[in-house]
Amino acid sequence: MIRVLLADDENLIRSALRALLSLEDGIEVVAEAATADEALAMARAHTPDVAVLDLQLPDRDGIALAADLRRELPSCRTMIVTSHGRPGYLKRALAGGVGGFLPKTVSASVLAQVVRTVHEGGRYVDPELAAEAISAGDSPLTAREADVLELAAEGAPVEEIARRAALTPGTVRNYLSSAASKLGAANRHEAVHVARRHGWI
Amino acid sequence: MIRVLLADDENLIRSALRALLSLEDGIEVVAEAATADEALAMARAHTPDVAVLDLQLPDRDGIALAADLRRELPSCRTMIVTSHGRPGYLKRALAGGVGGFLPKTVSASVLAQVVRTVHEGGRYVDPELAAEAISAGDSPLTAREADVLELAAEGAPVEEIARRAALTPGTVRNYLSSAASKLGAANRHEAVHVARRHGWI
DNA sequence: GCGTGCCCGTGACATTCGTCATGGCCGGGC
DNA sequence: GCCCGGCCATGACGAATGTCACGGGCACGC
Repeated sequence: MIRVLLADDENLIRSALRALLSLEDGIEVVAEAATADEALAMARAHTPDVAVLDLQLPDRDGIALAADLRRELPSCRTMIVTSHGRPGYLKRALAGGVGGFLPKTVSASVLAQVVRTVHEGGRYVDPELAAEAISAGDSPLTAREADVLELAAEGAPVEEIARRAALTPGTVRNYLSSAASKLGAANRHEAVHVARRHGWI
Repeated sequence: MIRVLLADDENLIRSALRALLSLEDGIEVVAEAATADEALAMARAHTPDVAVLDLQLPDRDGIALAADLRRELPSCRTMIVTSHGRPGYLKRALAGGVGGFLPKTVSASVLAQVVRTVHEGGRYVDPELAAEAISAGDSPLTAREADVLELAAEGAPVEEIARRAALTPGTVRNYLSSAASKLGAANRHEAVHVARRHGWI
């Protein structure tokens, strides 16, 4: 019996997934959590074999949670399920030792199959997502450029970004400018969109 | 037996919901669809009693779909389930005759209960969402302001917005300016964020 | 009929933004 | 040791943007 931990902040989805997995032979959902902290606590208490994590949790993202789980419970394998299949996340997840990465568009049978694969130490990545990730490649942005672009995401003026990043307004504009040109965007706001789409910020 | 149509573009969620609802007494999922068009076709073929619709479908949103369904199949009641509980959508949905509006954070039992309530002609709105909607109030934007702001959402320059809206650049700037001031934003990009958060665009 | 609000436009102004050139400081690779 | 690339900054210029004042047309309610 594969013992599964489910972490998703959306109650409905979580219990629906539970219902779905419970129909499968050899799979048992032993714990549920709505937040990353809760998931960690549940994992300690129930020592699941596989943790199925939503990418976006209220307190931190599923990838960070997966890293925590690996540290605390090395025997527990992890997989990420998400609505937003951004390539950047996939890369981060794989680098962090996550065993599976699926969009929520896959069918139920695929989910169950991947739980089994991951449990056996295998890896599975949605082919479509993998293709996107390969074609998207690495972020061309430097760490600082990404920082600044992130702060620009809410439409704040340069002045405020500069304060929040502890930089001069001039420097901020330079970074934004170079980021936008690297991303092929006409201005920073378009750049934000491009970077978001690729999962680079 | 309440005959239910399920529309959600995420395969996993859809079949999970199906599994969940199938566990309930007196509820039967008779059709599933991944797009609005597909949902319409399925509704014609299966004449469900209640349609459970995701807010965001690939071709158009769940509220528009609900309106189509009401026109084509007046006997079929509709309810919306969503991850993004923006107040503006709730208002639009209710105005369009939708019987239920739920965030995906509710529990499974609530979902089933709401399906029953809606089937009997009742209405149900998540209390938290309702509170948000009331406090958020109506959009202060005029139709045109909202249009223009929408076009500005992707970071396009004024020039392009003007072309796409068949307006003069000057007029566009006036609209954006007044929209931003109404929303208490320092610039149009911040205004886009505010309007998005409230569900006004 | 008259005010009011939305629609659309013009023109002018100050501010912000995007771009470029330039320079110094660091750390890593050859 | 030297070059390169990332990091941070300055200054300056033109272009885009935000703001304001003002005008006309149109529909609506009173």
